[in-house]
Amino acid sequence: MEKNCPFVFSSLSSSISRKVSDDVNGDNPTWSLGILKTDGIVPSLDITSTTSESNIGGSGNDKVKSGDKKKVRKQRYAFQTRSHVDILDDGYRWRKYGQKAVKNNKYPRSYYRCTHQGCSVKKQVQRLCKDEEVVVTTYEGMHVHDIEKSTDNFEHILSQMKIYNF
DNA sequence: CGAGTTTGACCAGCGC
DNA sequence: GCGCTGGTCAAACTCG
Repeated sequence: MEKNCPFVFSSLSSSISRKVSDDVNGDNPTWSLGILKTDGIVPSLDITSTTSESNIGGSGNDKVKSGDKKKVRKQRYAFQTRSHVDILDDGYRWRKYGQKAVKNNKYPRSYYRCTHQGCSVKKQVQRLCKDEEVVVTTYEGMHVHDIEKSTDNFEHILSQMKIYNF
């Protein structure tokens, strides 16, 4: 599994292995979480009436420079979390670089990039319109550095993590 | 003042 | 070809 989710497990395996006993107080969200898909396509997500690839993964492909017609799809990993907050505090530092309204969804989709130099990991965060507590976080790429801060919050997430292996 | 956010513009892919 | 949509850029803005 780790090799399927290197973006998180490579750097957080230590967090997983650590004993997590902290309570989640009122300031912290309660997470219920699962990995939905590991190949960048999340067909089971019913975020909008549109389906599969054009949905959570967007067009799915990276921007291809002119002249290169080949679509190279990076692996993407979608998390479905149940939380009152949008931002999953995973210990990395993220810079928001865009936000778009999504068709058939009253909640916008936010785009984040890892701010670590040389790290091009991106993530998208979107809340379901059907269930306002459900937040879908889609990671793209792999971190090339260690986690920048370990958070009790995310450790709690990991402790509750349910992994759906597709 | 630096880091991060907001937001409108721009571009490319896709379906009709 | 055209319009729609997703994804990104970048300038302006905010905040600590």
